[in-house]
Amino acid sequence: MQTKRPPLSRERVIAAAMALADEKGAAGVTMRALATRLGVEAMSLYNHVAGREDLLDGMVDAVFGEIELPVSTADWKIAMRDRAASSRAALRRHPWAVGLMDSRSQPGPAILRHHDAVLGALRTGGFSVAMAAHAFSVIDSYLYGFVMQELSLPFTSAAELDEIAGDILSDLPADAYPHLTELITKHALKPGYEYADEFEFGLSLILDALHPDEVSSPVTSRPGSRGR
Amino acid sequence: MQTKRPPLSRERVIAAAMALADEKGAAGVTMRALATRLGVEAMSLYNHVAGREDLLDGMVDAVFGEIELPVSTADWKIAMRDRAASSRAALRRHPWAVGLMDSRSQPGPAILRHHDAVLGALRTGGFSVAMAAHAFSVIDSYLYGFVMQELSLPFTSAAELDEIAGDILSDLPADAYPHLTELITKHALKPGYEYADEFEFGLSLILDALHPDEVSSPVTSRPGSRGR
DNA sequence: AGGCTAGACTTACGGTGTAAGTCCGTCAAG
DNA sequence: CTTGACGGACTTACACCGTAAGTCTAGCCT
Repeated sequence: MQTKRPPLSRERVIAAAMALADEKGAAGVTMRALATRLGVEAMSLYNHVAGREDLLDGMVDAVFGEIELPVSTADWKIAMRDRAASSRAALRRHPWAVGLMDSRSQPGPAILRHHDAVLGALRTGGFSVAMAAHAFSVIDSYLYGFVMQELSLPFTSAAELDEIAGDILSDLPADAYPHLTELITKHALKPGYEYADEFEFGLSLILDALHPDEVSSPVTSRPGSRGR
Repeated sequence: MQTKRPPLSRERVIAAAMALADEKGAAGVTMRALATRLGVEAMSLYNHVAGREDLLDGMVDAVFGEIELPVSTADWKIAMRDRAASSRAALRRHPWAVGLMDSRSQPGPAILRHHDAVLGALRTGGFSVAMAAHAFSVIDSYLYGFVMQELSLPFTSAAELDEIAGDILSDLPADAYPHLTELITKHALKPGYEYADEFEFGLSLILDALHPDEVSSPVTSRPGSRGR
């Protein structure tokens, strides 16, 4: 008479795997460790998941499922900004996701739904198909690239930065990388600096450089924003 | 009297690992397979490399070593464009590198040298320290993000795209992702379309939106390009 | 009541990174 | 020339990995 356990399912397996990855990192997600966490033996997982690769696919898709979809009614720029913030938050909540995104070629349903919604928001914002493709590519590339860099930094808080920067600077010869040391001493170590703030700069730069190229925008089109 | 083999060294080990990764992917780089390729036993590698993680660190750094450094004399925009092209080429030559970049927090000497050179090019192009940091962040984020997406696409050539797109479209219900199907049918399947071309659009968009914010640019400063 | 089946289980296999210890060729000092 | 040290390649061994294959049992449908 074991202590009643809820039935296994693909969703429960993936959810547990995500929690495990959040704690131990992607490498910590082994079939045995995951099974133990679920009070089960390793091979039982294979009744709900085709294998480790399929499991990782599911995890990535689930992360995309956490991103709130842009609504097509709002101003496209606000929609893109909200989506970027939501995406970045999700990817930071699950730092292993970025590393898993490459190497996984088959997009899951949440990813497709997400991409579709983004394209929709751009289209109703007045972007042609071609221009929407362009915009989508720049914004997403920037988003993923930024988070990737952000997550691979060896520090999280400004306090940690202080400490680590000191170590780095004392380690390497002071004049070997002059511009790098200049950046660290004269900029990054200034009180109030957070690399995270760079996100806003780049995002605004990109969004402000993008312009709808169709006149048919139905409701909330502000004149004077088109390039032609 | 064995068939003379050149002495092992960290460089030779890393070079062989890169060749192996190019052929079999990052997962194919096992200590035993690498040793076999070098005509040696697995444990011998540990005399030149601290462990697998150290090996991967070295590989990533070596990829950065392949990127040609921007020269500080040229026009900053051209320098950034050349560097972006060179970086993208290197990352496409070694597709495993992007996936290894996150999870590796200690930058190697080639990475530091590269970052320093980029900052230098921006500084002599008339960027303040703060603005150079901004520019560096946007450009690099876009660069890595784009390559990452590019490499995770399930196709390489336009011909493959045709084939795969057909499969995808027939797989999923036609009206489930309307904007996605619109994008594929009305844009991506048009003859001459290559996702790689999107790179140029985004890069130009970003570079054209960046402006030096210091007047002291010594030689090749074209007036009328500043934003203030 | 009987049988089917979904799903958890046990066992086993080849492969992984690497700790620990062995062994030998080279080379410098006496 | 002898000897000693030592760097570096080697063998062995271990714990852990993903998963193929087969077994067992509880619950449901007929």
